[in-house]
Amino acid sequence: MKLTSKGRYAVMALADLARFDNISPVSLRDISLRQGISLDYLEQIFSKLRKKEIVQSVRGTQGGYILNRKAREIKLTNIFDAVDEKVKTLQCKKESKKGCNGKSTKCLTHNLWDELENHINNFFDKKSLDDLVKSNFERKF
Amino acid sequence: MKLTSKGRYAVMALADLARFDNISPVSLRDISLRQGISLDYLEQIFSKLRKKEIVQSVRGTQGGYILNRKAREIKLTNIFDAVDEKVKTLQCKKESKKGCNGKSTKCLTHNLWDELENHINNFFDKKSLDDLVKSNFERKF
DNA sequence: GGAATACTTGACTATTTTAGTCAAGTTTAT
DNA sequence: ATAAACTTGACTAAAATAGTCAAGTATTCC
Repeated sequence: MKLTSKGRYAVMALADLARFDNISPVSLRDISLRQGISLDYLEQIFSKLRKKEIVQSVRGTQGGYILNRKAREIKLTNIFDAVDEKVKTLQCKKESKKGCNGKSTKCLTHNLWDELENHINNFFDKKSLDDLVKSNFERKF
Repeated sequence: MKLTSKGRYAVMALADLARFDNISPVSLRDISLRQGISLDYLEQIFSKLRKKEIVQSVRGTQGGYILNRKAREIKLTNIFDAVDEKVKTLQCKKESKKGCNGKSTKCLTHNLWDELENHINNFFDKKSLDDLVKSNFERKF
């Protein structure tokens, strides 16, 4: 399974962004400073988020990024998808002779990983950016 | 998150083993052939499983491994633990200035990863080796 | 219109992890 | 005694990760 800091950073940055949504664009520089994430790395991440239409960029002075949809409508699944964090738990041995083709000759544990994958995706499908922000509402930044 | 083929192999091998439990020890060579896993790699994995008392070794000719507990009592959590597959989703930035110490100043997404971890562990805690074998009962090997 | 701010893109890389291999044993049944 | 099988530890090629670096382009504000 793949779930690394690129995904975490994306979620952290968007949670940060969501707090200012509808007020003004947030610059990556600000996010970088607040969340302690390298600016260059954030640029990579936001480039992907923009392509998947999760955020919009606002150019020029006082520019930055804003959410392209309501925080409530952005599920964590969408975010992970955008930055190529696949919640693929494990693929069965590729091209194995003994192997698993997913159809007639499933490997012993094939169904298990399928179930797990559903289990995890289910979790991410339910959580929205809004949920994150709300659960941190009382915090100081 | 870490969930790689070492964990998958461990589960596959033990599922294979579980089918012959109480009949006779199963040699790693047989498992290697049936499951298409390198013998040397299996040895590494079983060394860990033995140390965590999930399997017992039987030395000598006709030797091999047997389960140390009933298949029903071996949860997937136990297996992953044994082979060092941590279901640690993500740790928050280590020693960050802005960072998350897990206590007073939790990072924005800290609770999220906690929840996810529980969600996944919950899944693995419920699944036993026996469940796996049973759900594959009709298969030919 | 020019400076400053901020987004945009693409190439590059050190480090770490993964998934093994290789070598040299020890133990035990027959 | 010999072969089967477990046991241990060191080593490594390849891939993935987590970035950095460089060179832009676009826009706003003064």
